[in-house]
Amino acid sequence: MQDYDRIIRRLETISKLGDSEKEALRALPMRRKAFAENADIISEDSRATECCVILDGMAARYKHVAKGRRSILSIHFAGDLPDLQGLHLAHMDHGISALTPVRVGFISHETIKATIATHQQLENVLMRYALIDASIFRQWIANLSRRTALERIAHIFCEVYVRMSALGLSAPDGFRLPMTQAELGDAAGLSPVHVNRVMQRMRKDGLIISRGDLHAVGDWDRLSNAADFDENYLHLRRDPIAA
Amino acid sequence: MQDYDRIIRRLETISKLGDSEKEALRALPMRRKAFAENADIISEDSRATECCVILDGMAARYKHVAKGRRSILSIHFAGDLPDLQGLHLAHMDHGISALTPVRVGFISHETIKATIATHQQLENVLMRYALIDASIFRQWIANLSRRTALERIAHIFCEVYVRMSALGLSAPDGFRLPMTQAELGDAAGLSPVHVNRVMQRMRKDGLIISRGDLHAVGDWDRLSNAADFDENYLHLRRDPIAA
DNA sequence: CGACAATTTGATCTGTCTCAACTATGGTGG
DNA sequence: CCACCATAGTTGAGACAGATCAAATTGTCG
Repeated sequence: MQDYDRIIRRLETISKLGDSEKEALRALPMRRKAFAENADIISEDSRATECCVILDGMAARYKHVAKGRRSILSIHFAGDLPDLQGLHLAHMDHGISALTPVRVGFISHETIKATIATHQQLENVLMRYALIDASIFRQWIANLSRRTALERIAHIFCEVYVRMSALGLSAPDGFRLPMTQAELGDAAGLSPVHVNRVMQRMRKDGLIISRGDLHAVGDWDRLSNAADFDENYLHLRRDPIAA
Repeated sequence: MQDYDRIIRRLETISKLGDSEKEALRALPMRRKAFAENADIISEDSRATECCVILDGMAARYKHVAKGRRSILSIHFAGDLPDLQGLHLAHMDHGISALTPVRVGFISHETIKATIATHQQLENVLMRYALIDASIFRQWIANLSRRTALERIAHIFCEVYVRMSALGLSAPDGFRLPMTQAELGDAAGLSPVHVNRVMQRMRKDGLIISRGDLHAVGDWDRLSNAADFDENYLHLRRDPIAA
């Protein structure tokens, strides 16, 4: 699959694109760059002049807090545009780092602005993209604020599973979540040790089935129930009417 | 102060507005409505056809999670537009409720869309508004995920203090945060009892000085330090260059 | 004044953290 | 091709931050 197709596929989880929009996207010049695992794609406190798109692999947005602790704010994969806000907010308030080796495309703010100026539909999709991002953040706030360790981890699994499935990135035998237990802890606000113990319980209870970083959903009803998961907050385009 | 002036003042914490933009804002027809304390301004799972603006009093965005627990996602006061996302996302993924008696203005999506279509500058400000909202959510994620009870509560105080000050809503003798300790708990992911004990410690240590819901900052350096607070994430217009 | 809501206090319990060791696992260089 | 090393996962024991339950006290407002 071509790089531009990944972007298009991703944006079409939000709304249907016309041929002219797809053309415009394919015409965007893109600088490609590969990053090693754990490399900083964009660092905290920098100033971006380009937007990045994840082409391959997985990345995470993060923020450092006092005492060397780190918080993971969101998880991203092929087609995701994790720093759209850079278009309007010069100063980065968080960083983006590679969870696996990744290929990233960089598109200058200038070209994006020029393109959306002539393609109202694209501007709308990107606007919706940014707003859905915010909706996901809200959900994470609720998770961290009022859920137990098991609920939090189960919720992350549910979200990643649904988002990957919407992109066709999950196989019948499961989906790949190449995060260490320490990284999952940074995302769930838990210590690595506790993540380990909770995941053991989830496996024993048949909620998930794991082999390395390949996870399968053992029982979706019980997993999503344990997580108190409701996919509405992802605002995925499911019915033609919402398109 | 007129209702429209509150909106203008709020938007000017983001970027400077020209006379033509201010005119356009004043021309927006607005339906006004008063709500009692704890009333639902917009309920979860509804569909909005109007945006709301807080004119007087305080409101909070919230989400309910399993077991009757509630999470407060953000705190809002005069001039805030807490459901801009409704413009592009039909389905509400959270609710908005009144922390105090509030007056709210409702402006239809249609008029807003028509106005920003002819006022590029206004569209930009609202875009920035929504993106700053998301930045604040990210900060809250980091707070909940990797900070202690005292740090979380201190951080909320810092944020509210700075945001209110930027609007001229804090007096020399302090600022009014009319939330019960139970509500603060919903915002910080803590039990009401623990909020109480932590606030007692903050008062004893001179970080804050409280009389009812009127709070004064005892020692900004020590308070912001205890909270690990850095106002960058608020993206306030501080220097003329960023405007 | 009475009543209801909010705050405060005390006692106990528990989920999660921390520290520390041990066991895979996979990659690298000799 | 194997020995080694680093990284991730696992296990155990103990400590602690914050929750829960219950009661007392202090507003505050009709």
